[in-house]
Amino acid sequence: MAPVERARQSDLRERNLAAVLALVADRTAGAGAASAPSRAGLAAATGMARGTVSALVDALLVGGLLEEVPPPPRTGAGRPAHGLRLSGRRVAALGVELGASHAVACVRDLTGAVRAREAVPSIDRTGPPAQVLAASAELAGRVLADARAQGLDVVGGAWALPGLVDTGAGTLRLAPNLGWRDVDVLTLLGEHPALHGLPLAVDNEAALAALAELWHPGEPADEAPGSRRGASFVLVTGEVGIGSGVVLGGRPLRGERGWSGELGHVTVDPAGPRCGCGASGCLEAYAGQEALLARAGLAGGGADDLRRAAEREDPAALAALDDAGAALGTALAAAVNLLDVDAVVLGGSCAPLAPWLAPPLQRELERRVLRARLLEVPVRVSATGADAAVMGAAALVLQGVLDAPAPLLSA
Amino acid sequence: MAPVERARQSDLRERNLAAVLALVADRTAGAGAASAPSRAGLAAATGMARGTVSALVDALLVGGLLEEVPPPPRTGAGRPAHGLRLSGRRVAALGVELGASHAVACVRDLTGAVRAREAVPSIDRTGPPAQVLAASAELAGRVLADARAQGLDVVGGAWALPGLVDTGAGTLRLAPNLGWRDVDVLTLLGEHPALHGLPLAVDNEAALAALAELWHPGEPADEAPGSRRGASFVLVTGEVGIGSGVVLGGRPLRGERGWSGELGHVTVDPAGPRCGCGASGCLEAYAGQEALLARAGLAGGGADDLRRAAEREDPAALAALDDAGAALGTALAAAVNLLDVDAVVLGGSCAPLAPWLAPPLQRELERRVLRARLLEVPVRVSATGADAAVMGAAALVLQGVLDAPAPLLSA
DNA sequence: GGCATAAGTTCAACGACAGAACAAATCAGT
DNA sequence: ACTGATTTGTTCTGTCGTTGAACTTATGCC
Repeated sequence: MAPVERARQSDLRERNLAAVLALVADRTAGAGAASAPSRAGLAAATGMARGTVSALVDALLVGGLLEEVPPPPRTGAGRPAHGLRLSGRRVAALGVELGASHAVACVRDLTGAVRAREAVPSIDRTGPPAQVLAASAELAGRVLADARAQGLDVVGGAWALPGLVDTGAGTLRLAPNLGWRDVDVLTLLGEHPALHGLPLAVDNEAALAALAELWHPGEPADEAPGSRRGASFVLVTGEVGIGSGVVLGGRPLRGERGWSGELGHVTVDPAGPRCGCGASGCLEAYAGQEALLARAGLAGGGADDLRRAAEREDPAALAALDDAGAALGTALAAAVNLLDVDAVVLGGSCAPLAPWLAPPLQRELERRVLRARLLEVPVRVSATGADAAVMGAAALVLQGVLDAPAPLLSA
Repeated sequence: MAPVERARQSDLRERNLAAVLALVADRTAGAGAASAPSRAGLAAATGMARGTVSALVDALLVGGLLEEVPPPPRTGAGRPAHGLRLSGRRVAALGVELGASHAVACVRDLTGAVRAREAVPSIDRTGPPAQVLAASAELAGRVLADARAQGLDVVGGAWALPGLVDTGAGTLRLAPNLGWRDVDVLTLLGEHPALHGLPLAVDNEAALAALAELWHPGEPADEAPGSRRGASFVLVTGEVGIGSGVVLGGRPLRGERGWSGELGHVTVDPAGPRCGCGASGCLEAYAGQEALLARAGLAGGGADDLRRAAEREDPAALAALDDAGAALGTALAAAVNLLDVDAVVLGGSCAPLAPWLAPPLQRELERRVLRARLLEVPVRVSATGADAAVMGAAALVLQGVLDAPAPLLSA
């Protein structure tokens, strides 16, 4: 009925290490710096015995995942506690984004800080996929070398790709914007000498952008005290196409194969304009970059042109944005009705256009989301910038470390 | 970043008990009766030591969750194995469905067999919610007495309700078809003497119908060998309104509060007919029972009238069904695009109409689901009948037992 | 009747957490 | 400055649960 895996004794330890690590990560990220938790505080928060926590923390300290910060602010009587926080000294992760025309790679340490980064503004993708992937591997290799020179141990890498990515098999099944189909990305990358021995993963760029949003340090006391634990939202990423990433209960929603979140091809109006996918009235045909610019009379322009046109209150631009916002609202209402997420977040090229997109979007959500009369659906603007997908790719690997730290402790 | 709970040693045992139980359930349900697994087989399948499995099985045997079946078919040399299967002798669960006009209660034993059932064809819901709920509690009390007279230990009960159910708080927040709002169902039921001491839960009827579908014994070698493990589908339940339940990776998708799956209010055409919810062009305005009958020229009739009209090829009925099927397809395409489920299942009053609904539905899915060109989206007809929601309600409790059997073993 | 084979049981060992006793480091008050 | 209260962190013993191997049991085959 349900996939219940057996557990061995070492899984216990693994899980409790992860619980300690998650709690430290949450506390350090949630409030300001000074709130580094102590062993005793962790024991109280988790319910574990103080001795057990001490043992777990020691293992994480020698493994270089945690570090002690001398004395946190003195409070009352009693022996002062040693503060604990994630250590950015050892563990790091590689993220690579391969977009329609650009490529970026970065290495983030366990605290999430970017320690190395390089962008290639315009990647030559006239060659076959293998060649383009090799170019991205070269880029990754340079960033890796930079990080390793800083003493970082890069434990894995993830590639953010546009299109339907089969996360299990590690293949890119369909990428209209790249013109690729059935490319075995993981195998091709694994053969590249610059990435030798590095565990790799691939995922959809929108799903990873959503993960980046979840990892973003911002929003201090924005929500419930638990900060980003249990956050749930749909992040819309409008680049060439429109995608979305769903986070439910603080975890990315993957779907059966990793093909979830295809918001761009949700139908807004079945009798609407033709879409590149073959159907009609898809969201992309209203709010996709190309369609949006064409409707604003700016065909061939860029997102910046549209923003400037809207700023000087150009009527065609305002009308196009209003229509696009309404279309986004209709599609996102479907997503909220189906998924019951807390909020909608505008990311990618939608973020700078939010002042014009959000009002009609919000209006449609209020009308079309059944639960809106009980609980409003807030529309937020993404806190992450243009690098969301790369940041998320690295975060994917880091999340893996936080979830299963044990393998890093024995070595 | 993520809700990682600490684990104690007893959780290890709990989980391994659940693993054994799930494997037995899966084997007994998946193939025919004769494939009852042995202790040794379970050890091999789980990877646990034979001694450990023996200990776990013994605990489940004395707890009455498993039973031995004398000798499974002889195979080769060696000591013959004792077959194991779920026992229907002790543990059972209560399910109650409270629909717009009817109520049903049943008790299922751990094997899923219905051991007691009673339906009230027409419930008087002119009174306040507390009174209607009390009537359902009386109904439940009679079924409970029947089950207890058979020696069953009913370990919990679940109520299937139409509308937005807050599963965490145990309240029905909004039920247009009942005319209820913010009813604290769990508290009201808990006060009723007939249910004294019984742990109760509430959930949305469509979500529970999907669970029933997942639990349904049918489909022998329909899919992958793992039978229903990891199944993923959207089940459409068309009764008065249209709802849906989502199963992803063999588990129901709940959403943040339990309000997921509101397919009925996904927009099919923003310029479409007005819906009772206040918006326009919702799926319910096309394929809801009332709208469907009205379009077929059968206003005031029932689902059977429509089926008969379709059978005699009444043009208005056929046209209405074709439109409804296409609308269902548009809305379900959004669901598949967003969730990446394997299949679509027609249930409730859609099931008998499937011969007419499925073709246009399938057509729209093929057009509008982005992944359809890679992997088709099969449309199936639900194997469960009109009792899907009650069956699912009981299954919810039983699933809880399978997931956490330990509490039943000490007593 | 004896041997091979596989299932099930028993038992010592090990890994991990729990709880209590203990040592360490600070503050408050005299 | 000294003493006691207080809280943190460590150490140690006990318990729980799994592991792996040795052992017993039951059957088929020769």
